[in-house]
Amino acid sequence: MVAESFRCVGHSFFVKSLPSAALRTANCGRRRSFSVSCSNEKGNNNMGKRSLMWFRKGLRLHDNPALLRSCEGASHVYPVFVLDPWFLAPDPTAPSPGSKLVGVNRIRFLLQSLEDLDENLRKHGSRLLVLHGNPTTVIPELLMKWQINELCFEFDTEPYAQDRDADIKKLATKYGVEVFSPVSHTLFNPIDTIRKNGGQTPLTYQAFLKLTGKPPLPVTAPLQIPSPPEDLNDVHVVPVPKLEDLGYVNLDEEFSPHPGGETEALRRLDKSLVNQKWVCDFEKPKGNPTAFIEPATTVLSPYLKFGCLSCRLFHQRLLAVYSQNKKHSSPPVSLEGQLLWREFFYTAGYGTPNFDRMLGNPICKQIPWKDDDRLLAAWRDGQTGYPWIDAAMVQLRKWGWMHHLARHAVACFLTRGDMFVYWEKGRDVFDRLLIDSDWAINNGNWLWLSASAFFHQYHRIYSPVTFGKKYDPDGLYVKHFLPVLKDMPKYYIYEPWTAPLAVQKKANCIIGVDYPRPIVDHSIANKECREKMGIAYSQNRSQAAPSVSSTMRKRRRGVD
DNA sequence: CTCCACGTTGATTGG
DNA sequence: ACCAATCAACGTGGA
Ligand SMILES: Cc1cc2nc3c(=O)[nH]c(=O)nc-3n(C[C@H](O)[C@H](O)[C@H](O)COP(=O)(O)OP(=O)(O)OC[C@H]3O[C@@H](n4cnc5c(N)ncnc54)[C@H](O)[C@@H]3O)c2cc1C
Repeated sequence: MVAESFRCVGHSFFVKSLPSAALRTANCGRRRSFSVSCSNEKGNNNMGKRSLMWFRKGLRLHDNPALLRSCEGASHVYPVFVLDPWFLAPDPTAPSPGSKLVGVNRIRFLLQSLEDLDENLRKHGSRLLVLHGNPTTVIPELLMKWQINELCFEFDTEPYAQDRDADIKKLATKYGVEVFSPVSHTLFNPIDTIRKNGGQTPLTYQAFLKLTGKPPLPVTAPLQIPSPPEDLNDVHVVPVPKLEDLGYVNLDEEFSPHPGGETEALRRLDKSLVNQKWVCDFEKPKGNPTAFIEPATTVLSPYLKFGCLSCRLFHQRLLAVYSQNKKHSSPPVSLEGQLLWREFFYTAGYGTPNFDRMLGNPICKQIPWKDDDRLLAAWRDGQTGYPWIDAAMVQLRKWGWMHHLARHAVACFLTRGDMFVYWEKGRDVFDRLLIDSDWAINNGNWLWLSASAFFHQYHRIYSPVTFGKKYDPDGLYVKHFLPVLKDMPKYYIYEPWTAPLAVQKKANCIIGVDYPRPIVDHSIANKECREKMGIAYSQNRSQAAPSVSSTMRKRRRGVD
């Protein structure tokens, strides 16, 4: 069972409409009493409850209502993280280091975040209990072994998490364990937003904006965290592993410069907001995607993804900056607007069936994309022959992060711009390699970029040559991520195949040998793509369920 | 029903 | 360096 509202005892903060994975299932909306007949007796001599704080995302102590609740009146809090080999086991056959599903940069980011979480818990007299296994089996076992009274975890709207959490909630309830699952990963609960809109999922940003009010304030961190007992009843917990412990060795490639963890997240938040003029002038579309020493945006995305940073804290601090300044930019282009884009896609993702697929997705244009593994592999591996595209894809592989507009450029290139390959294939590559990869945001943006939903001006195509060039005419970004081109004169850097052979020789980079020729001719490919999009769109128009009146009209016309 | 303004982030050309 | 006009032109949603 889940509370629908929750007052944070000992604080003046009131967190509205907390949770509820449970709202999707039976008994929606019916307020339920909390009194549960516990099969698990409370601790010795009514000492207080034993609670299990299950960390998944939300890897932080600040603004963590689930953690706060787990501490209230507890004799012992068991802070748990379960490392699932399904996501973490090395896959030597994968195209780049990592598991089948997760690149090594995100695995490293996770481990660093766990290490930091453990350190912060220790500062509060507790520690992180790390286990290996499938959470769906591990968590219920722990509930039994530790005679847990209350299970606390952050509400998560991803389909994978919804299924997992529903299973675990069912078992917990069977064991008489109370479950508390508050909203703290997003500013708003998508369920509330959709309800506010009369049950319709808002599908434009402007419509979404109208539904948002003031988000709840963050809750304070717990002052002290009752430690887990020494005796863990034979449960095997491990220290936070290192990458090598998980089997990742001989990693010599340049890796992500962004370390994980709440401490780093808060530091980066401070750093991002200290220049108030920068914050107030922020206009997303004007950012420079080729800036990589000092990126043009905050790079807070991986911290938001793992919940090392609370979006509510970010939002609160942002509004504090705005309030101290006369003028500031506004959504959609402002920094606040970026946080609201995140909310928008979380809401759309929650309310749309099959959001992560073309088939069966009611908002997704049905387009006959190609299933071309050769093109896909070239794109994934930074071998398209277009340096701007390839450099961005190498940045993705090496750093796990790219500027938003670089994501635009490569996503457009793979799909509607040049290659006409399934957006879902590109989504999978991003999902594996991004350190900020996020189900709702990633899918939402791929739908956008492929002009499958939200955005439909498919004739607006990024040039794989001039788009990068206009930001970085010297090609410093390209030269950094594609060192093979480092001696190519800047005049040819975006189109090295046009360099005379003598120039190629002098630059130690023969096109077709050291660096590939363009895999498609953009001037031809973009026209073909446009044409295919036009045909697909018109077929979607005629296949869209015709309204009764338009059917009548057609009939009448036929009779006439 | 029709009409029309609007949409975070195009490219090119000309001033 | 920056801006505006032009091109070609989509679907959505509110009036
Ligand atoms: C094809 C494609 C795939 C993407 N996949 C992801 C993803 O898996 N995870 C992810 O976090 N972002 C994704 N984005 C959105 C965006 O590119 C990143 O959020 C942003 O570049 C992260 O950098 P930042 O933190 O410096 O952003 P900032 O501009 O500093 O924005 C602050 C925060 O706002 C949120 N935000 C910013 N832009 C968007 C957006 N367009 N949509 C939703 N939320 C946004 C992010 O949480 C971000 O951290 C994707 C974009 C594209 C085009």
